Amino acid sequence: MPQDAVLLTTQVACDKCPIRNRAVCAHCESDELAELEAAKLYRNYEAGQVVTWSGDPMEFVASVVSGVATLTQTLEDGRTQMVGLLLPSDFLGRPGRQKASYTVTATTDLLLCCFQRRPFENLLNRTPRLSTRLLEMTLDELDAAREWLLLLGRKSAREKIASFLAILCRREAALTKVKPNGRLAISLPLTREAMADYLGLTLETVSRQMTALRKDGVIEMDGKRHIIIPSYHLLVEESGDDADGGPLI
Amino acid sequence: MPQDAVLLTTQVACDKCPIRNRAVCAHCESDELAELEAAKLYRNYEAGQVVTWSGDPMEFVASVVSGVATLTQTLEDGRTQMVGLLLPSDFLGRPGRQKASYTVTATTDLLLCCFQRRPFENLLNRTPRLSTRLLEMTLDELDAAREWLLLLGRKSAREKIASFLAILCRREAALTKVKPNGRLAISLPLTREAMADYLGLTLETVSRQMTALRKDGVIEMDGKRHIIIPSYHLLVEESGDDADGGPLI
DNA sequence: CGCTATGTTGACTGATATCAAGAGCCGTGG
DNA sequence: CCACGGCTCTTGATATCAGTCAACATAGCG
Repeated sequence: MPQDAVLLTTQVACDKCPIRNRAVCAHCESDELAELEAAKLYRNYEAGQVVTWSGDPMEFVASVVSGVATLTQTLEDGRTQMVGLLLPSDFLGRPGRQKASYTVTATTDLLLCCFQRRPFENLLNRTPRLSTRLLEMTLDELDAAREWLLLLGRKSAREKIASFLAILCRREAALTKVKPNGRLAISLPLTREAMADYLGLTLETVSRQMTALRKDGVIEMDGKRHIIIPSYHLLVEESGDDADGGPLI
Repeated sequence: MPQDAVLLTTQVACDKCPIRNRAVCAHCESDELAELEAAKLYRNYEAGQVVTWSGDPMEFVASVVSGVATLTQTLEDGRTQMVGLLLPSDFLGRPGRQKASYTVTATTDLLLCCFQRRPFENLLNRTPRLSTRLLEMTLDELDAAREWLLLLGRKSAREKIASFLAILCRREAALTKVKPNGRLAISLPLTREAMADYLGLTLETVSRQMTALRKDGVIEMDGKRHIIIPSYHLLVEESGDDADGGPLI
């Protein structure tokens, strides 16, 4: 049951924002940034809260400041598939569209930097640095979606899990700008069920394959949600991918 | 084995182009169109020809004028998944990227309206009507990719086939601006194997499910590549989708 | 200290893949 | 004109991977 988001009175200034150089505003200059700064509004969601239901009116677009959100689609009999995983700096919403096409859920505590849709669309139309960045981000998302198609269409359950973990490693590397090599640790922002919805599997299969990868020494587990990767290279080999799993940044 | 495309000397003028109001140039005005007109170069590919291999340098971007092209990705052991199906008016290539990320293949005879990448990027930077349209098209492709994720992750083989045929119906409707209702016919631009690559199945399963849908009266076949849909509504019911299969335009 | 979420494991089932054979179609060339 | 070879497609028999159903374990929380 969706509850209203908490509206924070204290907002971080744009020039001190942790996602300043990766979000949709990344290329903006000081005057443009000032305009965004004046229009922005932080919203906080608790883990498990629904941000919007598919089909509901969507009066704002937003950047993920911290936390994780998912986009999901559902068939008439309830089968659900995740179609988007939004991490810090990712953009939420589609300019020009008034209704949400997907159900958006906070899977961890989530902080969004929101803009009223209409004013943002206006700004987008007269700010090339904003629209160019949004195009770039959308093209990146399309590439990610196409990698995801390959995963869903052709990979085994074991390869799916390994690929997913490798993707998380790369996303973390992109954010911290540390190239993954040797031993590294990631925390899973998703339940087994959410992982299953990402990977087109059941939660039982996810659990079994995680156990198998652990027994084979590909991963180590420190609790259910904290994974240690002894060798990133080995993980990528298990993912079935052609090259080295794509660019690390 | 890729052969050089045939370069046509006779090019259709932009204002008589069949994809004029749907392609990336759709919103351009006469002066912008003149600039595109001067820069464009038609290329012709025969059915089966490879347009670019994944990883090869890509010196042009293009609009599909007529025919069908596919984007495919491959795992190290040869499993392949289609990740894009380009129909007339669709855009090929990514501005800002010099190497092709996917293997592009003409599955029918194919006519491309090509632009050298660098000049096109320059034009894109100083022509909002061009960049806005490209953003719009990219967002549409992302939506289509997300619908595809649901198909690959959660649908049965039978539902996948029905969904694919419904998608083709809708694309045809979008192009001819005729709303699909009652009896309608489509021609399959793909072999059974290419359909399998689209749907994450084997060609044998595609064949079996086509036969099953035929025996159940959901489709009729006039040769292998010409399908008659007695009832679009029934087809959508077989696709497993929630609503009516999304907007028809 | 139960209660509910989440996660693991086991036994069994079933949908789709795999392997294999053959049919239909088309272009080529004797 | 017909025979041949190469595709594409269909159909059948069998194997296998992941799903389903069920029981239990663990952890966080009121």
